[in-house]
Amino acid sequence: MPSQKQIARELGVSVATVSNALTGKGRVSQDVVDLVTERAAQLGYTPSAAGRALKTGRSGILGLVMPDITHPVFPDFAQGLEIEADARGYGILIANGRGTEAGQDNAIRQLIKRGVDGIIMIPRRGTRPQVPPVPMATISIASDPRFAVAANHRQGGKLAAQAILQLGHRSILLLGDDSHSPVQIDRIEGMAEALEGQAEFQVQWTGDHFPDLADLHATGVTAVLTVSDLLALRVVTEASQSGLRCPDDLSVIGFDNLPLSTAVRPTLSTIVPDTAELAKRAIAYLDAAIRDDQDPPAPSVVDMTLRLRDSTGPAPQTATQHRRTSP
Amino acid sequence: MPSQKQIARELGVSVATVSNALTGKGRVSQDVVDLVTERAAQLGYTPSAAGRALKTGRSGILGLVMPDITHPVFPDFAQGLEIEADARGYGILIANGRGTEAGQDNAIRQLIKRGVDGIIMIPRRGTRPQVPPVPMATISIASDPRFAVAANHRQGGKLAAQAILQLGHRSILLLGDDSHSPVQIDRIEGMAEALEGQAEFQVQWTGDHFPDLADLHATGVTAVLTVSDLLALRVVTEASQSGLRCPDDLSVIGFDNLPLSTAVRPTLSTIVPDTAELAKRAIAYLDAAIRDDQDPPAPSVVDMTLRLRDSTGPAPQTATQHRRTSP
DNA sequence: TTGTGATGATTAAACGATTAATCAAGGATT
DNA sequence: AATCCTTGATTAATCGTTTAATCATCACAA
Repeated sequence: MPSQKQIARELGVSVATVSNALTGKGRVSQDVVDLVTERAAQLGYTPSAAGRALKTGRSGILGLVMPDITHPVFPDFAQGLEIEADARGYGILIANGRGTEAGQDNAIRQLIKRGVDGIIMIPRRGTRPQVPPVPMATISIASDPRFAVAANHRQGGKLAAQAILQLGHRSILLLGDDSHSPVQIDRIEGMAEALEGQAEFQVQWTGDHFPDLADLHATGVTAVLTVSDLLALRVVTEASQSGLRCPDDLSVIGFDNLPLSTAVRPTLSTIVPDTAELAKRAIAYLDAAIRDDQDPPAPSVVDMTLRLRDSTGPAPQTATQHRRTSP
Repeated sequence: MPSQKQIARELGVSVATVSNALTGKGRVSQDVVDLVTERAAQLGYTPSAAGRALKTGRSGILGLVMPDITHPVFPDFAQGLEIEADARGYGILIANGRGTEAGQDNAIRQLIKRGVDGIIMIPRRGTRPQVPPVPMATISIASDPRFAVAANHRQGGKLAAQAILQLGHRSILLLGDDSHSPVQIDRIEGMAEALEGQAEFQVQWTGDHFPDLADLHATGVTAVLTVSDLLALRVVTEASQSGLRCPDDLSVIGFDNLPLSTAVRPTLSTIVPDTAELAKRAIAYLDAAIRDDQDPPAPSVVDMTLRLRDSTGPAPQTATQHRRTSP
């Protein structure tokens, strides 16, 4: 591998001059600058990351800790983070929390060992990750006191509820699959808040058994708001098996805009998190902390948007009547 | 940050002794070893990655280049690779090919700049990625001459076909959505090979329009083998909308065992790639190349397995009769 | 007593880049 | 003509770790 030393030797100048010429820092004549850059290009010179890191104390690498890399929302995240990090000259080293708190702390240690300049952390719920000796940006929920950036899950829930109200639905099922997940709780609470006083609604958490959609429909429920597209997929297909048509008999809204949401028929209406914006702010926050910026960006919350597709429609007249007439 | 120098100073020994004590390489008395390790632990000493990398010429970091990080099969891959890399003491730096050949080459350059010891490459189809100055392990298809590890897509296709034959189906649709994808072509060819002479079948590539399943069913088709779970999801739900029941009227098999395959009803039968094994071999291959191993592992192909779920069932008698009696 | 070996530690150099300090030489100023 | 400033380059030190080479001690054998 070519080094500054080699360029210096071949050109008969000192390494300091080569370094200055390439970084444009010291005082070097234009002639020498040209000579050096030309020779560097010829040799295919690439500055040694290790050498630079050793001297400057910066590796230019950020660590990313996620509780579970196989979760379907994370690819989008990772992509956004990679793009933003790259734009600021950072690379991203991934680590896997392996679903446990111990694994999460171990991931942090590994990243520190590798000399990362900072850590982007998506904490496993209910854990208090150890504080690393480098800046950390936590992507979490707004109620988490340590968050640097958060998606506005409550607002997303509201959005879903408002959309379904606008379509005339007045009896609604709110469906989650993990009653301990703060994210799901926020989403459900947002829905409930918007629905309060506007419609009848009930909350269910699917554990062992899935709610009987036909029963619910018989009692007048015309819409199901779920906390994820996977759950929405389950509802849509389960409904179909029970002979309910979607959206004619049942409207469904999911969360996260997963790839499956456009593959399923009907396509899924969903609440989409602005992962690009989340990534942008997380990286900006972390970069500011690393550079010891005077006024770093404050923790912020990013709103979600509604994407209406084919799984939602106007409330059926029949169902509403049925509800009114049934005991 | 504590360094060997600091430990040495506090203990009144030389840095070389500290280094030797910590790595167990030179000649150091047991007493001193104990002293040094104890003090190192006290101070929370972590060896500087930059210093070590500079001296040894190894960063302990592998680069991962993927054509599109948002593709649903990649989380699984990334997870497997991270686990295997970690087991061998490597970290993984992600790079994004951004879907273009230029982006792919740029990703390689970025990784080189960051000093990776080797690169794991999942090439964008039809591209010839530039050769980096470090070892590279290519995860591709068996017909790709540069592959280090490949999933056996043909065999996977065969598996699907054999399963569907065993269930009595004799008129089958093979469905892809990208006729230029070598992976999809391999899968379809595998299916066709197993079906040849055993059953009637036709291949269709969904472009603008999706095949009319009701029509096909009317002509006797009782099973659809697809090249991906996303496509299978489309088939299952589209069929349901056409009034066909799955698996009673139509059996469906997908590929890749995506998370959605257990969320949809009926759950999807699918061909599952052994991503853990693929990752293991890719890392082993790369590690051997980096360590300049004498007899490195040869390029190898990893078989897939069949996972039968609820989207497949015996061929319907009615449909078969229908086909026999129809003109 | 002298030489030999083993043991345990130190010295010093090296990896590659950066940067403060220094120096030489030429041009401009008084 | 003596001084000062500017320009363009070099020297040397430093970051933290590793490692070959060296050295000092002491034990033991001849």
